Amino acid sequence: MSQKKLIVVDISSFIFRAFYAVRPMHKPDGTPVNAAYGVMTMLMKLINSYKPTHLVLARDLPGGSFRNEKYELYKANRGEPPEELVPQFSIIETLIEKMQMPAIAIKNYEADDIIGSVVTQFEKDFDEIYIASGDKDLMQFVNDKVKMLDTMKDKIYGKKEVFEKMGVHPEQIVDYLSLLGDSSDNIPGVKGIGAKGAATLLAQFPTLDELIENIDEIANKRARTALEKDIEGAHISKELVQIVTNLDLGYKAEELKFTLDPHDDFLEYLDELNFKSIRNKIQNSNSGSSNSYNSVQVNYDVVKDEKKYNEIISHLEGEDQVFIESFYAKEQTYHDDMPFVLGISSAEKTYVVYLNEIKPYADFIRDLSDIEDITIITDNTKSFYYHAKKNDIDLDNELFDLTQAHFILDPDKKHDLASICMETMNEFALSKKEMLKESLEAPESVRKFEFAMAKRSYCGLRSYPWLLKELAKKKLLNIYSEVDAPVNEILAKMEVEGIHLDTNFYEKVKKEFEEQINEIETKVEEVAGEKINLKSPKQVGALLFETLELPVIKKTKTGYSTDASVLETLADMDESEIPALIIKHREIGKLLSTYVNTLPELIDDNSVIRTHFNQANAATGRLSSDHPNLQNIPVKTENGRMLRKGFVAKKGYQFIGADYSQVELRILAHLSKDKVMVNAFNNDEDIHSQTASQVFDIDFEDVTSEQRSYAKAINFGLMYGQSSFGLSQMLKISPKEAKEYITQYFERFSSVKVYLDSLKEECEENGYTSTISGRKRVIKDISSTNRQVKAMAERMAINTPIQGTAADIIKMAMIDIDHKLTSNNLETKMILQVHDELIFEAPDNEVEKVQSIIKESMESVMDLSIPLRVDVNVGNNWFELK
DNA sequence: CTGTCAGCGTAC
DNA sequence: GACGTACGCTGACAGT
Repeated sequence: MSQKKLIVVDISSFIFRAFYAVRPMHKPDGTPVNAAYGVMTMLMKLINSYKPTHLVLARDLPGGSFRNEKYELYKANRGEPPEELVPQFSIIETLIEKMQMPAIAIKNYEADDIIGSVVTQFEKDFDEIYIASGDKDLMQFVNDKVKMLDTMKDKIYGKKEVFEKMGVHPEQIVDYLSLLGDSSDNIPGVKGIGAKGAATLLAQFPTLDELIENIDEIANKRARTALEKDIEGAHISKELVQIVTNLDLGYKAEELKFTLDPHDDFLEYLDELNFKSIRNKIQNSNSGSSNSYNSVQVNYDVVKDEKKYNEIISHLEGEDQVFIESFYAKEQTYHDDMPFVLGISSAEKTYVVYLNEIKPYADFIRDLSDIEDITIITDNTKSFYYHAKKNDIDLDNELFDLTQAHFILDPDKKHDLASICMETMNEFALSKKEMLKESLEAPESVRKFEFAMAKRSYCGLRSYPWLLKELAKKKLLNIYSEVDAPVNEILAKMEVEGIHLDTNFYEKVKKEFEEQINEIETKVEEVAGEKINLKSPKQVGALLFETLELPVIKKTKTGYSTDASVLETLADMDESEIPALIIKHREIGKLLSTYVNTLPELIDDNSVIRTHFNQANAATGRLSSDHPNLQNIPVKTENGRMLRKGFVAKKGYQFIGADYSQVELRILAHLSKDKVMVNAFNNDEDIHSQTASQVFDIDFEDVTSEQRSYAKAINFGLMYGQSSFGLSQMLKISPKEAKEYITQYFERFSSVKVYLDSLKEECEENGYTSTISGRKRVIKDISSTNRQVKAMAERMAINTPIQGTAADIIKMAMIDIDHKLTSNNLETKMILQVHDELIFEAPDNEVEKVQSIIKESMESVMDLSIPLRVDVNVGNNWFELK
């Protein structure tokens, strides 16, 4: 049933393109390897993106081809290969052998002839065939089944795309090139006919033969004369362009089957060449998405009664480890939901337990917690802790979180249990989403569901040792056990605690906002003369740029851009009052739909709202928050900030907010050791003013507020790898001016420049970047040959150590504070984390004491060469903090 | 009716 | 193309 997909690679053209595209690289002994590296990258990309089942490489052999006998000038303009490339041919040949890729080369014929023969002879054997080559000539083979791939541009040419690019259909390519010629191969073509002429001619008569036959009727006079004069050129060219399709290839279709086998011999050779990132890619792709997978036979019992349940519990008494999967009817809502079925797997046995027919979930957790010395392995320890804490169960067993461990190993991957099973054991298991699709009414559906449950549990248990070993091997065990695992337990407590919402307040705000929205809509209708939906960018675009004929400032993929910057520009022009009205509508509409209308729907019976904090989502190691997201409650505008008044402290309690001041810039100062920056922080100066005085070369006292805000933008942009173009957009200045500021900045803060560059280099060398505490992020695109992709990877390489270190710092502070609150028997609870800020709810009588504990702890949690500073505020609601 | 994408906007 | 990390809403549209 599986689709058979063949890729035919013109390896000779790959080699040349790779040589010129990849900057020079050398082995320690001086041998150049850039082309070999480029070829490997391109081949890996082909395999990973297109996942062929079969593959074959076509090669030229030295000594030319039969075409040289026909036309001695053929490819005569090709000189000797560059000196730096010559020694790489044998390296590439070795690589191909070690990868066990089928390769064909035939004396006297070119790679194109081999490709033509492969495609023609094997077409019937495959569902899809891709030709990876840059040679236009090969487009003649494109049809419904056969397509061309341009790996450099990542473009696929089917029939339609060929016509769009060349102006002729695939079956006309031979005749087209016969007319046009090809300067790179020294194919003459017809003198006086170019690309346009050739396409025009073939549009009138579809083939060269018909053109010559009807030469007098050719409409385009210039092209006709040219062809009349040089019919010979067309004939010679056609012979050279014609590709041979009946070569004896020496392979059967099935023999081209290919899977990338990362055996040691091959990996060792990659190490010898120092191709670390490619080695990583191979190991990852092989474990991540293999064409074939194991299929273990899992025996399991389905349990629906208490007697059998009790047997399981007593069985577990003698076990060291157990995997528990808790299946909730809905994803993402474990706060007020209970799992109705469990998957339980020990070394001996696997069970699928319909817990809802036996006892409450809390009782199950209690039973488990009574088993001594058993390690509980799950794919979500936080929800486990959540239910334990909510029901006052002392869960002091050791827990292990597969998801978190997997996240720490390579944060940009997917971390659901099904992916983990595939990666660690090469076993296929249904995802939760797929399991939810089973109706559980038909017996077959039930069987599938239960089997999936059993298999996920079985594999989950068995992936634990692998993950543990990997963590240790990559020196990431500390991040897991000292940082993320304890934080998960704290997050569970924060979620149990929640935060009170004043729904009456939101009721009032809702009324006010809705009135404003109505006013704006009425007014726009009056001015525009029609009723439109202001929430639709499409309709807004039509109104502004078609009805009102305002100038188009910016475009999106699909039409006019109507984002805030565009609307502001239009509003400033004073041509119409509509843009300003839309800005206001957007602001209020956003606040209504995302916050005012939504938050009150998410409270429980006691008006408590609980976010879910996720620790295995943001690749830098930051937390994220959803359902609802309490990390993006508005603060910038007055209307928005007001919404924070709705988050209120309980009676007799107050909120304490503690936020790190400039934590990311301080980390940058520490890491770069830049003297100017370090001094500024050590002297507790205003960092943005200090930056401004450096960039604008003026006294600190003379910095204007505008200059300070420019400097602030530079400081922030810096940490994101912002370009001068980006900065100019941000500040509404010319790119030239922006560039001057950046140049001046790096002149004054020279160590920052050196440091940022070193981050890129290091990342390219290792394939990952790290935070101060050793958290890693694999950045696979850092060696990409695609400039944009690489630039993006470099920005990640710059930002991740800074953002990630900040994330580590606040997590460590959370652990320390949690510990101090508990050991001092304090009632104060940590309730929110917003990246550089912690919010607590403290009984009135603890506020004073706890403030200093928090501040002291946050400021001393990591020892940097400059102080960390924390501002603390107290208030009755969130609005009153800062 | 449901799922997905584009565009936009909120936070740090 | 151009600023890193997130989440989530609405409209548009394709598929059921």
